[in-house]
Parts: sequence; C-alpha cells; structure tokens
Amino acid sequence: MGKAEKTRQFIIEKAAPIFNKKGVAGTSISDILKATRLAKGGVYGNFSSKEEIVMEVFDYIAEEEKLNLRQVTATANTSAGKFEALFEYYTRFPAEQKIAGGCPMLNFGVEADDTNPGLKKKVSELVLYYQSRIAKMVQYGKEHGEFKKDWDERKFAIRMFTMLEGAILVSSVLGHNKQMLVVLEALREEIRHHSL
Amino acid sequence: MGKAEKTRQFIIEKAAPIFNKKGVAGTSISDILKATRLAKGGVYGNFSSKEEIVMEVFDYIAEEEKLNLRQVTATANTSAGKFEALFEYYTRFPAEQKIAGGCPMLNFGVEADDTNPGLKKKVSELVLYYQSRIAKMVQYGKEHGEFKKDWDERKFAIRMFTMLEGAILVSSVLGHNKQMLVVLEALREEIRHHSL
DNA sequence: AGCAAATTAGACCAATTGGTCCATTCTGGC
DNA sequence: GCCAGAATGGACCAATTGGTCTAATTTGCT
Repeated sequence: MGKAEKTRQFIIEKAAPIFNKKGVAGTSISDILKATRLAKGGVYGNFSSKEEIVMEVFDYIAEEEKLNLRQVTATANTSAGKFEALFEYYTRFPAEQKIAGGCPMLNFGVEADDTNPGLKKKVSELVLYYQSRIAKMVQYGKEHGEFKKDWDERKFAIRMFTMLEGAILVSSVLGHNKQMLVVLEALREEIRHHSL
Repeated sequence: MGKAEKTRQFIIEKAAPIFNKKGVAGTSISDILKATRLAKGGVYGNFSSKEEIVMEVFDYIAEEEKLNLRQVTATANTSAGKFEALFEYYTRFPAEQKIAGGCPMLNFGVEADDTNPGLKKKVSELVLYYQSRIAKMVQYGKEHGEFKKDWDERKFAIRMFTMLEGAILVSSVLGHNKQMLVVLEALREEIRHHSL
C-alpha cells in the first residue's frame, strides 16, 4: 500500500463516523479536515469530490458491517447460537459499534432515499446482503436439524431485519434500549417456537 | 387568523414536505423561498431562524400524522377493522401521504438523533403517541371481546411500530413495497392468532 | 377615506460551502 | 545520498449559507 493509498484509507476511516453521525448534507469538508488534521490539498489530492468520499466511506462501512456480522456470529457453532450471539450484540447496541453513529443502513438509507440514487443503491445492496445472511442462518439450522422445515426463512429475515432497524431508530430517539429488548425477546420466542 | 398568522402557516405547509424529503441540513432557506415564492423578508419577518421553522414544521407534521392515524381508523368500528384499515393504508404507503417524503419519525428521528436534541424530543413524543394509540386499539378490542385477554398490547405495539418503520425504510431504499407486504401479513397473522 | 401598524421585497452582510491551484516539502527506489 | 514523482499546505475562488435591515407597500380598523 503506497503512501497515497494509506492517506486515502486514513481519510475514509476518519470521515466514516462523521458522515454516519451527522449525515452527508450535515458534514462539511472542513469537518473532515479537522478530524484528519490534513489541509485541503491533502484531501482533494486523494479524492475529486465530497461525493467520492461519501461513496468510498459507505463502501468501507459496508465492509466493516459485513465483517462485524461475521465476527459476532463466528464463535457459536449452531444457528441458534449464532442468533443468540447476534441478539446479545444488539442488546448492547450501539456500545460495541466499530463505526460510531448508529446503523449505517438507517442513517444513509433515510438520507439517500430522496437525494442520492447512487448511495441509495449501495444501501439497498447492504440491506439485501444482511437479510440473506439471516435467511442462510435459518436455512443452515433447518438442514442441521435445529429448526422445523416449514419455517419460512425469507419472511423471518424480513421481520427480523425490519424490527431491528425500527428498534435501533426508537432506541436512539428515546435514549434507552427497552424497546430493543422487547424486540429481541420476540425474536428469541420466534426461534424457540420453530426449534425442534 | 391575522394575515401574519396565515403567512406563517403557509410557510410551514410549504416547507414541511421539503424538510421531510431533504432533511434539515439538506434544506436551505432559499429552498423555502423558492417553494413559497416569498422574499427573504417575508420569511424572516415571521420566523427568527431556520431552527424555528424546523420546529414548527415538525409540530405541524406531528399534528397531521395524528389526524391521519385517526382518519384512517375512523371508518371501522371494531379494533380488528381499525387495524385492517391501517394495514391497507400502509399497503399503499407512501402513495396516500399528505406530507410527501416518507415517515417523518424516521426522517427527522435519524437526523435529529446526533444533531438536534430539541427535535429529537419532539420525535420521541410522537413515537410514544403512535405506540400508545396502537396499544389502546388492542386494549379496546380486548375489552369488547375481540381479542384474547392475555395478549400483551404494549409489546405488540412495539413490535408493530418497529416493523412498520423498518419496512418503510426498506421499501424506500429498495424502491418497492414487497417487504412491507410481508410485514403486514405477519401483523395480520398475529392479530388473527390473538382473536377470539 | 385615511392612517397607523403590519408586512413585504430585496439589497446587503460576514461566514462557510465545495473546489482549484501551485509552490514547497517529502519520500521511496536506485 | 540523490532526485523524480508524489504528496502536501494553504492562499484563493465563486457560489451559497443563514441572517439583518430598511424603504416601500399593503393591510385592517375606524
């Protein structure tokens, strides 16, 4: 990795939590200069526009999010265990987040929706990835005798994903995670109900 | 209502969908001037700052949202019927929205979270109002022999609300409402399951 | 109809926005 | 240890930001 490549990555990593917290429109180049302690030339030598930074920041966040999902579920060796690990992660959300500011699919999704088609597409891909991972966890559990065969994994993935995103929103707005706990309990109950 | 009061209201109504679509940071005063066809003096004679406009816009949106919830459920005379009316409304969401741009709790909640404590509080109040309305619909149904007494209305309200918000997010990002339909079917199923 | 008060349009302001440019400084490969 | 090419800082730019002010107009009340 050459020097330029390193600086590029450095800028992305510093900018990511700022965009995730304050949004794209709410983040200025000078915010990024402050965070990186670079001068303007240092940033625009590596990126041609704010838009380009945003796009790369989201790609970076998406990769981190995928990595995170894998790491959280890695230790458990059953599907039920992986779900439980995920639930424990969300119990403590957003405490253990690597990139501060809450769920990027929520943050970027809401803003990109009416303003940035390119970003919107990236968000939608991450949403579908996340949901397919959930569905695959159910499917694996079905194949290994953990869950009943008649459980519809795609529908469950949608319910789980939408509830979690809604719970993240509500938790952040209310300033506590009581509703997240209710949602997680409902998800646990559903898994129990479909367990053999 | 004096002339000034009328102009004030006019500005709020024109500004509401803009803020709801583009966000607070993404909306400029000149956007509002364009939409209202007023000059700067016309706006700043009635409001002292952009912040004040945003706050009043949200109050207006909150009132409209409450009114909407009441109107949608008004025609049905059973709780189950009111839920079904609500589900049909969300089936067509956001087509019948009065204030364009998607769910304001989602839009303003995500942005206010890290940037605007006053707005955040307003959002949280609207969220709690919405959830308590759902809970009361269940409670009414229980009292009138529609639903089983052991149905926990507060937990259901949380699940329904979080799922709907998540589904609104996903629908807008994906550009279709297939996942919303899955969520609504799950909610219908849950109501059926707790019906007498 | 007349007039005081309310309301208006738009010139103006300093600060900030995203972005360019170039002279200087740094750095890795030989 | 040299030096070409890369990377840097920061002056500079036009446009836009949120906001002020005032002279002119409109308004509602008597």
